[in-house]
Parts: sequence; structure tokens; C-alpha cells
Amino acid sequence: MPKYYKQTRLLIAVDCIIFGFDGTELKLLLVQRGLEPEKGKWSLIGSFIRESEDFENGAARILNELTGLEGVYLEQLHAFGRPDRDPLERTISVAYFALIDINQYERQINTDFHAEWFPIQKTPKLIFDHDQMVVMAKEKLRYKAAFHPILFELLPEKFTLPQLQSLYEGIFDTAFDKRNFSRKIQSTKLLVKQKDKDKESSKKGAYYYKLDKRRYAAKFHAFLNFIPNPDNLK
Amino acid sequence: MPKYYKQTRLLIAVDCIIFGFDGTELKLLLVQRGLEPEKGKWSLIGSFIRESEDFENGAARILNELTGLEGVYLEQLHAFGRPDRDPLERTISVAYFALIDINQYERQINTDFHAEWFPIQKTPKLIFDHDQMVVMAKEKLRYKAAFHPILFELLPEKFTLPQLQSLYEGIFDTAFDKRNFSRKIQSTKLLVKQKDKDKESSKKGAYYYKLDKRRYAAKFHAFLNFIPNPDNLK
DNA sequence: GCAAAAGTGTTATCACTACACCCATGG
DNA sequence: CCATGGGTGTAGTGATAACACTTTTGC
Repeated sequence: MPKYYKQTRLLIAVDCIIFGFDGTELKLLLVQRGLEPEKGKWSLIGSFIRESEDFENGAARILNELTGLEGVYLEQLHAFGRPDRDPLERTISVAYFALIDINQYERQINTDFHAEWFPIQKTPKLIFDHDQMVVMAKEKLRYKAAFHPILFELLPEKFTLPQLQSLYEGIFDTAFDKRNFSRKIQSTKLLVKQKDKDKESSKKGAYYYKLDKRRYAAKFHAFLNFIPNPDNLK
Repeated sequence: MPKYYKQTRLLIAVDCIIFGFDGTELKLLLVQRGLEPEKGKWSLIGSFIRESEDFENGAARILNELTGLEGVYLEQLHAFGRPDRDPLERTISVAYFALIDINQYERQINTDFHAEWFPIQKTPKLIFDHDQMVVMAKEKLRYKAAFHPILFELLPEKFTLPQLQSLYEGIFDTAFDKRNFSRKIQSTKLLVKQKDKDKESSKKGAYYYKLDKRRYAAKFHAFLNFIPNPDNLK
């Protein structure tokens, strides 16, 4: 029951840029589009918004439908509205980016989508303006990660310093000195050293750490300087 | 001609949070709403999006209609989509924030709107979720201003260091040491000292400065640390 | 016993903070 | 001549960056 007369009404979609980290590389979860136009091509996961659904709910819903996960880190990225972005009919897309622990992703949760992880450097061409969304999401992730302890969302509950460092190095595409990195991370007091070690990736083994959740919540919005040299960022 | 069947189509509006600085205080440009519901109440300036109009264009258009200005600094803030945010009919709002040189604002440009500047601390209650938009815009402005030389967009072409400092002090709601402030600002090499002085606000007069536009463009995306003590920001 | 990765400490440099006095002018 | 706001320098402190060797253990 339209109340504002003579105004254009448009389709609204929510699309999710889903990041995961496999211990070595940053990855993106993509699906093969199930409907025309561009059926069969690679795409971000998305859905039209429902009648009485918030964007945030919509994003959480499609994320859950695809991965089986709940309580995932989600943040609105940007609203995309170029009139011709969907050639079939004008559609607004509100894009969200999500950070998930890749190990918790359940491959079999939903066979409606053909979903696949792609290394961030080797993503296929995506439909519509989804490539632009991915570029923007990568920038925002970098930007945020430079000052906020956001990257822990990509890691499992227990992780090692070398893992954390290689995550940061992947995001910022640069190498850090491990002594300085360790000192800086420890100085945040966000980590709690565990008694056990990860023996997978080395003979000596690296100590596991967990997040101090209290401090993490408190410091999340603080400005911290995680990366050594600001000039590394354009 | 709808092509995606059985999907909901919604109204899309663009709303602008317009900041200005009068030399002393940060201000917000608000209008009295011209249509029902909530007619006559204070509101951000906004408009439904047109058939083949981008968000960015839409924001620039309404900004121009209201203020007469072109080439204004505009940045997308957030898309707001709570189903009940407009009680009459569900409407998505894509909010932009704008920084303008208040001196260039032309009061007479558009009498369709009753527009008024309000000190940021003394804004009236706004319709719908516009108060929330303002809060978010203030946060984002602070956040960006802490690392990017964005506040120059609020100043006239020629300005003095004391003016600049009081702008920063207003934004961060704190006082800075003028010697340290001056040194830090100068170290960015973004400013070019002029030969003439502003004699309005003091007997001795303060030198005017202009932005070095080349360096400004180059450094805009760089991370700089404009504010003295990071702990001042939550 | 050796290769491979983890862990750890020191020094030099730089950036930031705190702080106080002189200057120019209009009235 | 004095009140007002503008402009400048320095010393102490804390954070960052550069840098190399020892430890553990699986093979």
C-alpha cells in the first residue's frame, strides 16, 4: 500500500563479502549465481531484502543460509546504487563484509549454492559491480585492521603468534619483524598465553594464545596502531 | 517494467548531514519538513531518489538545491533500512555527510525549505532516525579527522592557524597546546603561509594560510596523526 | 646432528608532550 | 601604556625500528 505517490520504488538486495583466513592466505567465499541474468557466473552471495527485514538481519540470514554460522562479525560496507548495475532491473545493493573463522565453515550446509573459497589475489571476474565491492571491502578491512583488533575475527579460538603475524602480513602485504610484532601485540594485553603448543607447522612448536574477551570488547573501538610503519599504507 | 517477480520494491531516499564551521562552532544545516508525515518538524535535508539517479548525484543535487553549492565534499555515511523508520511507508535512506564552507552558503537560494544552522550541541529533535544519523556522522567525522586532513573542507580558502586549531578543538572537544599544534600541522607541509594577516580577531593579526592543493590531494588518503593524544578518543 | 621455525633483548632514533616568554597592535 | 591574542624553542620522555643469536625437536 504505497503512501508516497508518484515515487519510484526499487529492488533492494544485500550482498556479503565473506573473508576467511586459512592460516596462509586471505580468502573470499563466492557462489555461482543461480538465476538469470548472468546465471552460472561467479558472484558474491546475496539476496533480495524481505518485506520486514533489516539490512543487518538480511545479511546475517544469507550468511547463515550459506555457511551455517551465527554470530559472525558483520559490518555494513557501502550502498551501491548505480542505475545500470543490474542490467535487468534497477536494484540497490547494500553490501556487508563478514569475517569468519574458515575452520567453522560447513561445506555441506547448503547445496543450493555452489560455493567456493578463492585466494583473494586469484578471484574470478564477478558479476555486476561485485568486483568493485570486493576492492572496497579489502580497503576497508586494511584500514580498520590498522587501528582496531578486528583480524582476530578471522582466527580460531586458539592461535599462535606466527599465525597472527602471517595474517597481518597477508592483509598488509608486507613483512614484519617478528620481535617487534610480538612486542607490540603483547603490549595490547589482548592475548592470553596457553600452556599447549601447536606442533603442526614446526618442530619446536608455537604456543597457543587466546583472546582476552573482556579486554577485547573494551579495546575494540580504541585507536591502536597495529602496523609498524604507516607509510606502508597508501 | 519489473523483471524479478514477486520481490518487494521499496522507496529510496538520500539524506544529507551538512556540517559547517562558523569560526567558533561546528554547525548543522537542518530544514523544516515540507510533507506529511511529521510536516513542520526539523529534519535533515533529503529527497527520494529519481529514476536514473545515482546516490552520489542525488546527494549532490539536493545539496545544490538547498545551498547553491557545487563540488562540495560528500561521502556516503551509511544506509539505513529499519522497516519502521518511516511510519507511513517503508523507505530506505542512504545518508551522506557533507562538509561545506559556511561562508559560501547562500541563505536565499531556496525558500522552499525553511533551513537553519544549529550548533551541533543544540540541535532540535529530528524526525525518524535522523538523530541517529547525526550521531553516526559526528563519529565518522571525528574518526576521519583524526587521520585525514578532512577538516580543511570546512574552512574558507584562506584561514589562520588559530581558526584551524579552534576547529580541531571543537571537533575533538578538547584543548590543544598551540605550539605543538602549530608544529604538527606545519610538519605535514600542507599549508602555505600567505603575506597578509587576518586582523578581525586580534590586534596583532594572524597570518593567513592556504592549502597546498597538490600535496593535499596526494596526502589525503595517507594516515596522519592529527590529534595529540589518541586517548582523547574513545 | 642438522634443518626449520620459535622465541627473546638492546640500542639508536624519532615523535610527542609539557612548558613560558616575547611580539605586535588597537584602543 | 597596557590588554589581547599571535607566535616561537627546548628539554625530557616514551614509542618505534633495526638488528642476531639461542632454543627446541623431528627427521
